[in-house]
Amino acid sequence: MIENTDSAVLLRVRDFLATTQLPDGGRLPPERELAEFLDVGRGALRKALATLQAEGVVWRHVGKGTFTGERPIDTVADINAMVQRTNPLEVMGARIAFEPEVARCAALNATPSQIAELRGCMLKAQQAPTWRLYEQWDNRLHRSIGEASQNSLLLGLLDTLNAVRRAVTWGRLRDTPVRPPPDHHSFEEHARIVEAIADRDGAGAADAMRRHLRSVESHMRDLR
Amino acid sequence: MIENTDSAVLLRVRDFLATTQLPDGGRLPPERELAEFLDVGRGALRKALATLQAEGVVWRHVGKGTFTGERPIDTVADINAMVQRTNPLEVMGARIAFEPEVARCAALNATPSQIAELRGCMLKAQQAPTWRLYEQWDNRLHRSIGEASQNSLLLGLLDTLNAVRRAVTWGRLRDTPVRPPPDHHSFEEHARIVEAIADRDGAGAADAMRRHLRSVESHMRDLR
DNA sequence: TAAGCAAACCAATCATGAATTGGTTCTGAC
DNA sequence: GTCAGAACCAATTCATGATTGGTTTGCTTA
Repeated sequence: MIENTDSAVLLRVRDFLATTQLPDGGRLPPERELAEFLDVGRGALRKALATLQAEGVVWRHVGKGTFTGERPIDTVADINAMVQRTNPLEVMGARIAFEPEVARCAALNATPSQIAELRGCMLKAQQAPTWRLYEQWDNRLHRSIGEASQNSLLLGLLDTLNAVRRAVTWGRLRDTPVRPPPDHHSFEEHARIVEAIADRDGAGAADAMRRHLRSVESHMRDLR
Repeated sequence: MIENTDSAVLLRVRDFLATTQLPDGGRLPPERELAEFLDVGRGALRKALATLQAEGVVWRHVGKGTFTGERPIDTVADINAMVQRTNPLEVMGARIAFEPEVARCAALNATPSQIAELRGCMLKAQQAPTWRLYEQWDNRLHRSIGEASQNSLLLGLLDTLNAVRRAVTWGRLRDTPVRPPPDHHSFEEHARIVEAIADRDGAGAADAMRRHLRSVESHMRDLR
């Protein structure tokens, strides 16, 4: 065996990385294979890889392997943290800021089947025999609008917003056995939103959604 | 077999749900078992379950089973999940939809010290000696606008959006050693945004932010 | 003695195939 | 026609073994 000092092994691994130009985030051979290929003991190879990992050239994980580039971020949007910092008023403000623009995107991108889905949710909400079911279909309508935006990132943000909303307004569900009155303000507002989306009227959809949420907000205040 | 009309089966299933009080979200026995237990044909049982599902009492999924309560939406609070589903184009679309409204809120709610902070970030970005530092101060400017909205939930959503953006556009950082040119388009656009916020001009701030992001988007396309 | 290599072992992960489950279609009995 | 039963399909779950980075042990060699 030739000189297998630490720096020599490190150089050989660097050379391997340079010659076999892996795509960024690409996977290196397993340590055992790479050690044999480079004619190096596994321990020495691991030392070199540790150095490269410290440099940020590669990252490793048990069971996964060794990869080029930096370790992908593992931050999850901490919904609990948001819940503790915020309050129902902020939630409503965020909805009024965010959802109209989602509706605008939906108006521009919704497929016919998605528009049919929106109409279906709307009808189910109108015919809901209880408040609980009404809210369920109302939620689904709003999320379907997010799906209709055809933007998975917008949908993800909307889901996050809704998760926070549910956590914040938890336990406030109306358990009144009565059903929403046939002239409930939301029904016509929902219809305006859905029709604007069906008409591909982005500005109209955004405006209708804004009016709807403002209406919900004012009724929320009346309850207190 | 006794009378197994649809309503009778439905009643028997409801009774089963009532007696075996499952936790919300609990799982019912498989259709085959439940049908035998209730001494009912599987088809009839499925009819009843379909009704219950339409009512929102249960939800079903192939391979998973039948569960009580509402179908949980797979909330993608996991940024990695969002990153894998989305793409740079969607990220830009989400920014254009979301950030102008954040700027609008900021115009209405920013404190004087926050406005000063915005001006500071703007100047630092203009004087940045490298592209990397410019992007750093640009990022901070956009986040400061989120802080100025005085809505922690909007700020949280903005942070989530930015985390996804960083992950998606990763490795595309310009490492050109040169600094942004003094007439870089963003400088004037930033100034318009900040001044609109300082003037408490919500519509103007939203408009300026939208123009800015559209400009960034078009330059992004030119690079390819 | 000290360093390095090989082997064995551990825990996390991945890959594969069998079993499970809701959804569908067909047949036969009434 | 209707309905129960069987068979089949596709999505999902579950169990099992293989893979992989991390660690320890022991032997060899300089």
